[in-house]
Amino acid sequence: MVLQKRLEYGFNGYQAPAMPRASRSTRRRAKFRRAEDNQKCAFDLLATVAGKLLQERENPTMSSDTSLEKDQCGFVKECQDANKPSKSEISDEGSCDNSGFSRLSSQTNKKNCGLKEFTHLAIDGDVGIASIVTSSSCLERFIAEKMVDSNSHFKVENVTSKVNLDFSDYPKDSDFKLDGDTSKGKDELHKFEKVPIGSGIDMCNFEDPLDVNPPALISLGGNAKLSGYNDRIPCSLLSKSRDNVPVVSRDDDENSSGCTHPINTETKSFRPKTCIGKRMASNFQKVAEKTKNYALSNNDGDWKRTYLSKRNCNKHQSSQMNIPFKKRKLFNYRSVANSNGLIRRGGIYYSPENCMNQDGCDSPPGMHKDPGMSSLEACQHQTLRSIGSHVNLRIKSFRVPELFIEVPETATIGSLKRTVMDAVTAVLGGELHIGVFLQGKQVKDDSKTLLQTGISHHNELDALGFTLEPNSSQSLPIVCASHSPRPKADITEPVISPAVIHQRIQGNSDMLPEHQVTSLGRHFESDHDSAPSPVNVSVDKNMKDSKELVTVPEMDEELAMVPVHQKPKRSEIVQRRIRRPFSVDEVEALVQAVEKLGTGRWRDVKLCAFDNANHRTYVDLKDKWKTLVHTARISPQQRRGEPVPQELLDRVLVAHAYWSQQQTKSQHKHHPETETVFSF
DNA sequence: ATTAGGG
DNA sequence: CCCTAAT
Repeated sequence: MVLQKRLEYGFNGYQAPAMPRASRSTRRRAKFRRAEDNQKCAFDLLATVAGKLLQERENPTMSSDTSLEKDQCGFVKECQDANKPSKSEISDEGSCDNSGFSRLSSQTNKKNCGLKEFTHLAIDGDVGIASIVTSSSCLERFIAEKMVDSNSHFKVENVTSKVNLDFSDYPKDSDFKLDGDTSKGKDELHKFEKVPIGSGIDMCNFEDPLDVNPPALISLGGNAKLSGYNDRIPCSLLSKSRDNVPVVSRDDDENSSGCTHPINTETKSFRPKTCIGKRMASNFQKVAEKTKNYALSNNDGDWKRTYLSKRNCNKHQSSQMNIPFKKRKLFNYRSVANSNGLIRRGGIYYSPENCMNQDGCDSPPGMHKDPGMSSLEACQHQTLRSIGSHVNLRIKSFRVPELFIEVPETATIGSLKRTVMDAVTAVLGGELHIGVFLQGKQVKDDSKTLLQTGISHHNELDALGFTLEPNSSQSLPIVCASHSPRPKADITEPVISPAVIHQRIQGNSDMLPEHQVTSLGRHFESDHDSAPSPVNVSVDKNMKDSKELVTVPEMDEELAMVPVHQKPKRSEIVQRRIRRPFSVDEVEALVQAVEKLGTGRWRDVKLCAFDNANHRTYVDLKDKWKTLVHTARISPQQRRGEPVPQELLDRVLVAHAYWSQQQTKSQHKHHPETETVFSF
């Protein structure tokens, strides 16, 4: 009984980012590429959003402080005497950022706060863009509530936890990695150092870490200013040079060390803190300690070196997740990004650089807040603002398909890892689409304009949501993978596994990121390259101890929690093969073979056209032909999935008609009469 | 093992 | 794709 018992693991969402990397490495399948693109798209969007989120946090703080004075930049100065933790505390913490910042000025405490915030963001980023988004500011309600076990869960918690985190926790978290911020960070640091003690960096409320605006690490290219990390992301996305020439954010620069790496890297380390709160504090602490060293160096003023060191240190980690951020493009959301960025003022967007120039070093981070916009406003609404006829959207988070895995308690960790890997691959390996929800309803008509759909700048788009959804054509849902002794098992052992993910979340650096990455990439490759689907391969009849893994795409919680089918009456678990839609090329080959051989000779068709396609059985071919005939008979509007060229469908009908006729004739068998010659 | 057809 | 009956 015990043995039979299965464990279910729910993953609210994998960070999409990870997947892209794998696919990238693989690059063999167009499919993957598409998925990657889609994901990038989504990520870009997320990244864009991230900036806003930051701003959002910032705003809240500012708004909350009535007493605060805003300087030109909009930077809020708080009473330095703030009740917050004494700087000593911070310094004691020894977190990297803390130490560095604290030294900058006596006021550093506040700065630290900012960093902390930053850290949070970073953490999220590490996990994935999506996570970042999630963590930032208020999580999507739905997501927040839903997340339980999954990474997402952590994200959500993070947000919450942020609020609750003790001041002490922050320092640790912060340590890490500014490196991700890349070189820019150093610049910023310098600036900070320059900042007068009294400069008003105090913004942070220790009590409410969330509100704090992280300063600078983030600085985008010259932004170094205090504008802090908030700007950072936006900048990268939006930043323009003085000439108004779009400036690629540092992300792009420096080998993408910018946002992408930084976030990633940092994320790992920090993330834990954010998410977990005290409980995880210990975990983070470790990270922090490691980081600490770096921080110290920062204090020395040798930010760069520190940065580099850290970078190296974290390199492994960061490498895991950087994919999505890379190649980030401004895309059409530039305006959005701008709005997100601190840069915008009074409805006018300033490029980071401009901001810097204008504000100078003294501008504290987060100061760039838009005067015209109330902090609350920014925070509260997804729709930040409309500029002109445009709608500015802020996507706080994406809903990611949940993944549920069921494995026997007796399953080995290694098998669990493989199972999860397969499940993840099944879900994310395919194309991802973005779903749009308005008022809780999915908007499916892509042809409608936002206005027609009810999305306009007049609205508060709180009800507007986005989801990441698997390609409809491939129902991932029940991908059951049983892993038995697979040949490649050994090799792929270190795949991205829940454990790994977990570690990531916690910021645990024990695991060698590189290893993970490598494994992941390899894994994907093998999975996708090998003709037989991983799942299929793994289906061994003698794998009693093997686990069954089921991935369920997004489903309602209620449903999701229901144990996925328990089937095996027999000792063997028969798993449904994964769905593998026929490509146009395959259809072409099939049609050609059938034209030549006729229907009813599926074995020959198989040998003729699919001899090397192990995953296509003659039954499959027969079924496909059946569906092809059906498809050819229905209207194009009714067809689903990858469109089959009409030309092929026409041939299908002709061939089908011909061979049906032949069959009929043969039955009559008496005299074949002169059949019409059917030439292909 | 194949084929045919319903699910 | 699966399942099954019939070859």
